[in-house]
Amino acid sequence: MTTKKKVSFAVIRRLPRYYRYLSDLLQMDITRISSKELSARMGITASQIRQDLNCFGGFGQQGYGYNVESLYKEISNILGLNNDFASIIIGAGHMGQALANYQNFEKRGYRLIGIFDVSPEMVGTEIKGIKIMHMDELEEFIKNNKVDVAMLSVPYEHTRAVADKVASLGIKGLWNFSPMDLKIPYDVVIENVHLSDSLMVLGYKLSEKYKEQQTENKNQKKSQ
Amino acid sequence: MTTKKKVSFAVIRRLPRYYRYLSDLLQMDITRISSKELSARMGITASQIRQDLNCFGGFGQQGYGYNVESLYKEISNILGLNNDFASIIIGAGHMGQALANYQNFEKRGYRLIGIFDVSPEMVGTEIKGIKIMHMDELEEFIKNNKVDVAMLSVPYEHTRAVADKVASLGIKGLWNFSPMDLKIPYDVVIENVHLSDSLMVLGYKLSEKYKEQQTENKNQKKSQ
DNA sequence: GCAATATTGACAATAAAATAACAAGAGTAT
DNA sequence: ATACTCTTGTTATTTTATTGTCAATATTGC
Repeated sequence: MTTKKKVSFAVIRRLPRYYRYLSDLLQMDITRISSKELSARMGITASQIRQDLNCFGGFGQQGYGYNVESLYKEISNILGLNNDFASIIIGAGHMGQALANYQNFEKRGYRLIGIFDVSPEMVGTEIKGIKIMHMDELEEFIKNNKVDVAMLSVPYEHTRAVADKVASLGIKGLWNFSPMDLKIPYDVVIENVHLSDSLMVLGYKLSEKYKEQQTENKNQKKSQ
Repeated sequence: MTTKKKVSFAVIRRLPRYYRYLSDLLQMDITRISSKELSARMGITASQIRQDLNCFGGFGQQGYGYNVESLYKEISNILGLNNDFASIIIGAGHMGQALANYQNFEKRGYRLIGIFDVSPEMVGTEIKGIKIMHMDELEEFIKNNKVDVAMLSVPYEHTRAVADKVASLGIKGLWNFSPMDLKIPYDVVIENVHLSDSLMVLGYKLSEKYKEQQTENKNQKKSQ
């Protein structure tokens, strides 16, 4: 039995970023890259890059660096981009529609197979060739189709109930857009996108910035 | 001169979460809360809560805990939610439209004053009473109106140019939805929402989960 | 009003993450 | 082929973040 130590989540969260940079390098027809050069591009230490990558294997070569294409593929595998997770969107409001129109689901390992909503105007219409079904049909749909992931863009007050329902029906992953922490009595993987939180953090940064500027102005006045 | 030590970013990122939980408590008419009880609700240690809050001041009271309403207001202030950042959305595609229809901008300290796009079909139409302008009008608009924040939901290949442009025109904050790290030669605050990264992390979690299950199945077979 | 209880804020201890250092191996130039 | 350079993977060190502890103090119940 191999005793692989668990990779820290801080490392995982950085992988997509490595992936993006490697993708850019490929676009530029750069075939090899050293941790040193990548560190300069990404603005992190070379040491961290080497240590991060080494959590998953020795992809580099001494005196040479990393082969961009093969490293790109390795990270792609680690992130499960070669998967084909059957996915549904629940909630076809503005955000749900934006998600449905997202171009890169396939590239990220997902396949959209259903969209659900309660609004009579939405139900029956199509987005990208996928007919929007009524929430009443959700249970039967999941029972008849293997669904791995549900993407939740429903109003705040309904999120918990919907999440519980799809989890109880055997869904394995949730991509949650509601500003709440889902706690579910099932073994389900959850990834949150809290836009509101992000906006608040931006607000904090901006407030700090304006405070700084005021301080600077005062100091300037003083020193004059 | 007061020597306030800089608050770590890990702490800042937790503030919106505190804010959410306090909001919920207010809704439930709970007027006081101890770090201990909050820790139970949030699934983090009481020690962390006390230390986090103490970065900004002693809001609690021995033997009593924290007053929910006043703590809520304090965090609201720290996050700058009482601000009124004049904001524009650049890119009125599906994501841009979803953003434009976001209900809580005001509650988070933002005020949407303009939307820009290049598509002839979009330009001239309105979203929530705000007329969509052509990108050609952007520069003049920013010169004539104080604009604090630009929300970028433009295609990948145009993001860098647009970001540089608005930054050069004096915008102070960017809320970026493109899957790239903006590096800008101006003093601009940037907050990224990398949906693609989030989706990849979900993919990782799911892959790990499925691996685990396979391992479990094998072990079950063995032990039979 | 007094003792018992609760709970903070500060600080110490521990754990985790990031960075630095370096031996070993591969590439490169002559 | 040899010497020299580069760059990794790994271990050691430093820094940062989290958790535990406890004196000080407010609240609560009697």
